[in-house]
Amino acid sequence: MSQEERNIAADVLKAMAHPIRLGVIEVLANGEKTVTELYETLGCSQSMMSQQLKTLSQQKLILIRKEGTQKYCSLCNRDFLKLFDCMHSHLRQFLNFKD
Amino acid sequence: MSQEERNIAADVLKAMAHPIRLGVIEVLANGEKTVTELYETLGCSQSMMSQQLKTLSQQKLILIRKEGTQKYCSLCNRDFLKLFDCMHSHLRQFLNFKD
DNA sequence: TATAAATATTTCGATATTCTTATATCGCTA
DNA sequence: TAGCGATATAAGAATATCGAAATATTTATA
Repeated sequence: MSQEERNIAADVLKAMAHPIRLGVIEVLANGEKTVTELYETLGCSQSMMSQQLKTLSQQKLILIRKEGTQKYCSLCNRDFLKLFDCMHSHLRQFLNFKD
Repeated sequence: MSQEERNIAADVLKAMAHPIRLGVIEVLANGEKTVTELYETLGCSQSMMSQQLKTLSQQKLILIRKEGTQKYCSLCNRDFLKLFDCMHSHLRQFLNFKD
């Protein structure tokens, strides 16, 4: 990876590195969701969710399509879901988590 | 993933989300390295490297062993190297990078 | 014990993130 | 066109991160 690529990769990772944003990715693994569904599921304010979704879509982690008065969010890249597997085993192996 | 797990996972990701720290992980993929080797390879100051290594080891991403006056760093969890593959394809697919 | 090499810690100004509150916009339908 | 539901934006205080510079610590060895 070049210097430049590392800068960008760091930005992408930073966009994932937040509890709510991780939650969004996890929820979207099960398919497209509405903004309202997302913030109700994850238990945060509408405004908070809107901001976090912006961060995710700026890094092309999610795609937002408009339909009438609502917006539907989905994952751009299911590849990153592998992260959750790594993370799971990491948590268990290194950070004293039970299964 | 529980709320609590997402908090911790976010911290782990945050620890990776930095150009130098990503560089360290990438370099260590090729095997154990000295702190000096790392900061010379990655072109940053000794002090900067020391701080970044601390961040990485706090999240158990690297392991640091002492030998005489030097310290040797290695990856704790090669699983996370998968991230570079995802990232590579992400950069190419979504962010206009040539190969 | 004095010195040098390797690494760590502290400090601090600059910048960025986080989260809340308030307000704005957009699109539908009565 | 007025009002409502869904979403976005703005503003700001609190907190965290970044990066440079200076200083400290540790260990081996002369």
